[in-house]
Amino acid sequence: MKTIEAYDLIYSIVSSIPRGRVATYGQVAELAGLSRGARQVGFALRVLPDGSGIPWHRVINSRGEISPRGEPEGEHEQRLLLESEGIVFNEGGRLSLRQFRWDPEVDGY
DNA sequence: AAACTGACTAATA
DNA sequence: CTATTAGCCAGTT
Repeated sequence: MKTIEAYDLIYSIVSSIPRGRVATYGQVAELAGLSRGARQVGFALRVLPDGSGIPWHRVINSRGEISPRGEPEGEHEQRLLLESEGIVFNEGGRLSLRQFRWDPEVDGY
C-alpha cells in the first residue's frame, strides 16, 4: 500500500457533490486541503477516465461557467449532463452559483 | 534540476 | 462587461 494520493481525496469530494449541485475548482481544492490547488483539481479531472463514476461535470470554475479546454466537445457534454440534473444555464453559458453552488455545511457534508 | 504548461482565481485597468 | 497580470501548485518535458 502506497501513499494516499491527493487525487483520491479530490475524487471522493467530487463524488460527494449532490445531484443538481455544482462546486468550483477552488472549493473542491479547499475541501481537499489544497487551499490553492484549484489547478490540481482541474488536472485530476482531466486524467479521469470516462465511466469512472465520478461526477466531474459538477465541477466548474469560479465564474459559474464550464472551463474552456481547447475542444468544445467536452464543454458541451458537461453542459448537457448538468442540464439533465436540473441545472439551468443562462444566456452567457453561465449558471447562478448563488443558486446551484454546493454548500457542504448546509447539505450535510 | 530548470523551464513549460494548464478543466484555476483574484485583483486591476 | 472584457482584457491583462500576477500568484499559485503539481505534472511533463
